[in-house]
Amino acid sequence: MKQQTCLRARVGGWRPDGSSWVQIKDNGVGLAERLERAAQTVKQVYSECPSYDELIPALLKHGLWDLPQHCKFKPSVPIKPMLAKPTNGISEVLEKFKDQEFTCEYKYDGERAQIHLMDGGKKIMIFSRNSENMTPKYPDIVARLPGCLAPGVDSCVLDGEAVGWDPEHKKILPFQAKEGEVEFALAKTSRDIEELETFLNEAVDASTEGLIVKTLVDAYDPSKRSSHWLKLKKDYLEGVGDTFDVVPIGAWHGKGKRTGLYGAYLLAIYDADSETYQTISKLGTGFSEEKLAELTELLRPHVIPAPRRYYQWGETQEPDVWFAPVKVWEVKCADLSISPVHRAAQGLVDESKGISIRFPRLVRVREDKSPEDATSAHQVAEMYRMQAVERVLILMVLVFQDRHNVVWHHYYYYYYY
DNA sequence: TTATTCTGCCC
DNA sequence: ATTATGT
DNA sequence: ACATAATGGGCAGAATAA
Repeated sequence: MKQQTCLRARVGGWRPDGSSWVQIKDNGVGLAERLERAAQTVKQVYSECPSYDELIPALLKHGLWDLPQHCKFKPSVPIKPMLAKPTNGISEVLEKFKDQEFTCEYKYDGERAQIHLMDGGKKIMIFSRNSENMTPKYPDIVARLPGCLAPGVDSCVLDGEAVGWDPEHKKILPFQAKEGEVEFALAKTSRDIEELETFLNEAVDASTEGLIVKTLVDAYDPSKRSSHWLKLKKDYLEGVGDTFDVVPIGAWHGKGKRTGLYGAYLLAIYDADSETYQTISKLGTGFSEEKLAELTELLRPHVIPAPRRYYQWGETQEPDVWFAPVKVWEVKCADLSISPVHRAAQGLVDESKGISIRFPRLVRVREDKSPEDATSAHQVAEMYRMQAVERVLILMVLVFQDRHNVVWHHYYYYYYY
C-alpha cells in the first residue's frame, strides 16, 4: 500500500514561492507521533475507501483530520477483499483458531465477485478480486440480484464467488434440493476433528476445492488483516493430492533474483506406447534458492543442442535450452485440465489436445526413478477422467454493513449461462 | 479481411 | 494461483 | 505477520502480422 507516499503529499507541500507548509496542528505531541497518527488515519480511511479519486478531493476540501468523516466505506468503491491463508490440515486450523469461534464453508472454484448495490437500488456493479470492474461479464447476476434481496434493501456490498454450473446436470449437484436463487451457504461450525475431516471430504467430493475457515466474530477489515481467513485444500495435505513423476526436458533462463539460474522448467510425462515424452506443464515454484541453484548445476551438463525427435511440446512453449531425459521430479498439482498447448496423453481424452496440470509445484527429486518410470500417458488420462465432474455456477455472498457493525449473511446465489 | 501473437486479467 | 524469503 | 518476488495454466480481448 502506498499510504506513506500519500501522507507526505497531503500533510505537507511547497508553495509557489518555494516555502514549505505542514498541515498538522501542534497539540503538544511530537512530530513523529503526529505523523504516525496521520499515517494511521490515512491507512484506515484508505482501507475503507481505496480510491484516490475519492480521497484526494476530500483531502483538499476537508483536510487530513476530518477525512474519516467525509471518506467512508460505501457502495461504488470496491474494497480489497479478505483473503485466506493456506493451511496444512485440520489440526493447524484448530491451533490457529484455538480461542475463537469459527465456521467452515465449501471453497468453490470460481471467480471472486464483489457486488455493489447503489443509487437507491438502481445500479449494480461487480468487481473482481483486484477491484476490476467485471459488471459486463455478469449480466445475469445484475438481472437476478434485485429479486434476491430482502424488501427495502437498496444499498449493500456483497462478497462472493461466481462458479460455473451446467444446468442440464443439476440433478447430480449437492444443492439441487435448493431450488431458490438464494440459499444459506453449506457450512459447518464444529471443533471436532473427525467431523471437520468428514466435511472436508464432502467438500472435495462435491467437486469444490476444499474449505474456507472464517472466524465468526471478527469484522471484515482488510486494513488490519490481509489473510485472516484460512483455506484448507486437499492438495495442501502432505501425502494427499495428485502428484506426478515428470522429466524436465527444457528450461528458461531465470529473471531477477533467478538471473544466472534456470528460472522455470518444461516438464514431460512418458508414453511408452509411442515412446515419446509429452509436455504436461512448466514448473517455477516449490524450490528453495539453494535447490534451484543445485538443480541448475545438475541439469546444465545435460543440455542438448536440439530437442529429441521423441519430444512432443507446444510451439508456444519453446524453452531456452533443451535437456536430455535424465532426471525425474515429483510435482504436485491441484487439478488437471485439457490444454491448448501441452501434449500429455494427447489422443487419449481429447483427439487433438493434451492434458496439463493446475498450480504445479516441485515436491522432491526422485533419485530412485529413471525417466522411463515417469508417470505414463494412460495414468494421466485416467486421473483426468477421475476428476472430471460437472461444474456449478454459484455465488457465495457475504453481506456486511460496516467494519464496526458487521452483519454476516452467507448465501449461495445460483445462476446459469 | 482474417489469422496469429501478445497482454493482462482470472485462478 | 504456490512457494520461498526478507523485514 | 506481512509484503514481495519468483514462477504456474487458461482465457478473452487487443494488438499485430499476413
